Amino acid sequence: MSSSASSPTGDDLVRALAALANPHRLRIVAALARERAYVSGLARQLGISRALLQVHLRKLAAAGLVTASLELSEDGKAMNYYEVQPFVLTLTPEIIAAAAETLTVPDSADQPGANR
Amino acid sequence: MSSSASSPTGDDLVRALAALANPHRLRIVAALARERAYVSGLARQLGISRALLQVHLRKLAAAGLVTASLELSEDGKAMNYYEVQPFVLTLTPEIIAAAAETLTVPDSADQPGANR
DNA sequence: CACACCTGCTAGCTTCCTTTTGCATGTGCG
DNA sequence: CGCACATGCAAAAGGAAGCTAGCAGGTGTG
Repeated sequence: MSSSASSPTGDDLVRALAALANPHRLRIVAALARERAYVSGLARQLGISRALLQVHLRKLAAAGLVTASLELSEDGKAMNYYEVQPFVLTLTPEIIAAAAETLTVPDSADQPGANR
Repeated sequence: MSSSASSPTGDDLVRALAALANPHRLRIVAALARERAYVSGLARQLGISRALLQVHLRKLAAAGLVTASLELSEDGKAMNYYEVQPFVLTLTPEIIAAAAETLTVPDSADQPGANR
């Protein structure tokens, strides 16, 4: 979930940026921005293998930038349709400064929810 | 050069996103957003080694997010001051779609050391 | 029933990123 | 002159990311 544009948490921000910082994933988002598509078709359209596309889609989905929905085509085939989430991410030094304070430290003990 | 918020080239965008998609570099930008700093002092402030900081600073500088300026302190020491560039990066599926079209393809005739 | 299309997963290789360690240089001060 | 502070770069190691190849399963049509 979450679609806060102005003040994402540091970890979320890193995840979203890492997800977008890749030519293939940029093209994937671009393709899905025009229209939703299913995995195999999208792979053909982009000229990459299904396995590779799936890895990238998973990363984009983990960042909440795209979502999947399993559907049945008219001829009974199971199709997994992906579509972009209408995110709006604005990046400035100030916004980054705010997000950086919520960054999880690479410490040994890491408790989501057990902090200030 | 660059710093256009609405329509960066695909390669520039990937470079900027990759530069920001890292907890350390996020903290570096955050620190520099408050005030400019020189390498050694910033390393102490962030609690990381100078060598590591320099690598990260170089990546940020390569993306055009920070700039360096060599100066002399009053006691004659050479200090390399870094400061953030006031960038404003807005990311939406549409903007990404536009940027994706300007992406450099991993075209042929370009594989240094690629042998199989 | 074989073929074409859809889905997913894993093993293994390669390449890049991150980080540490160490060296080399220059300046001011007691 | 040696210590403290500043700068830089390069080699090496560990880990994460990217990609391919291959396997397994499902449904509908000729």
